[in-house]
Amino acid sequence: MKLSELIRIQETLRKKIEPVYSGNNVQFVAGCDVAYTHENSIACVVVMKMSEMSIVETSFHKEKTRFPYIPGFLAFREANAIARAIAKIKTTVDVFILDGHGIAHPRRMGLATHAGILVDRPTIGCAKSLLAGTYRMPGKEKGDFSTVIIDNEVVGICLRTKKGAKPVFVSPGNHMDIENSIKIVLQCTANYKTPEPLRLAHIFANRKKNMEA
DNA sequence: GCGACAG
DNA sequence: ATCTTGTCGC
Repeated sequence: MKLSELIRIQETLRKKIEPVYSGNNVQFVAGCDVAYTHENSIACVVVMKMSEMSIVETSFHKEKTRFPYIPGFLAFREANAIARAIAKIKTTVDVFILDGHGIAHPRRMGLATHAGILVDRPTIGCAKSLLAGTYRMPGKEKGDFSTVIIDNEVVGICLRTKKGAKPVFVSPGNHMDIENSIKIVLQCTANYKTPEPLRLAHIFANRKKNMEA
């Protein structure tokens, strides 16, 4: 498939973005991540109870990797596997946190946005580095943040989730807004810079990969 | 043309 | 992301 076609798909999906979180107070949060083998993609979803940060359910989905990693098109590589793993979850999850950007993307279609549209559920993107845009380094205290701007638009934030640790980039996916994104990410982050559900999904996906390998 | 570029 | 052990630093 040509890159120009993928861009057309992103521009079409972009029109479906719902920039508002109309859910209730978050009771269940989930982290989604993918680990790779030479030929397979292993997606993992970890659902946790927000109030106790305890695991309530996990799911996995393995499939052949059909798309390479191309900056700006990560969703075409991971979104399907993640959507399938999410489909196996029985718990009614309030919000899903994904490893990548939401609308902090050239066409506002980062992994979290794309996957959020596929499953039609609230999603937040939490990336370790910037894909596009500009920002100022935030303060060193937990909770300090600065805005990420693309095309003169605030699309997300650079957030310090842990004192002294490298900040993460948070942006709304689908059915989500910046304010709630910040609140939710900070709410499920304690001893590590990465939100607990996402941190565990990363560990579990890799554990699963190393077993069959 | 040059440099940047989530996982 | 993946290939990989110990090691420097708070």
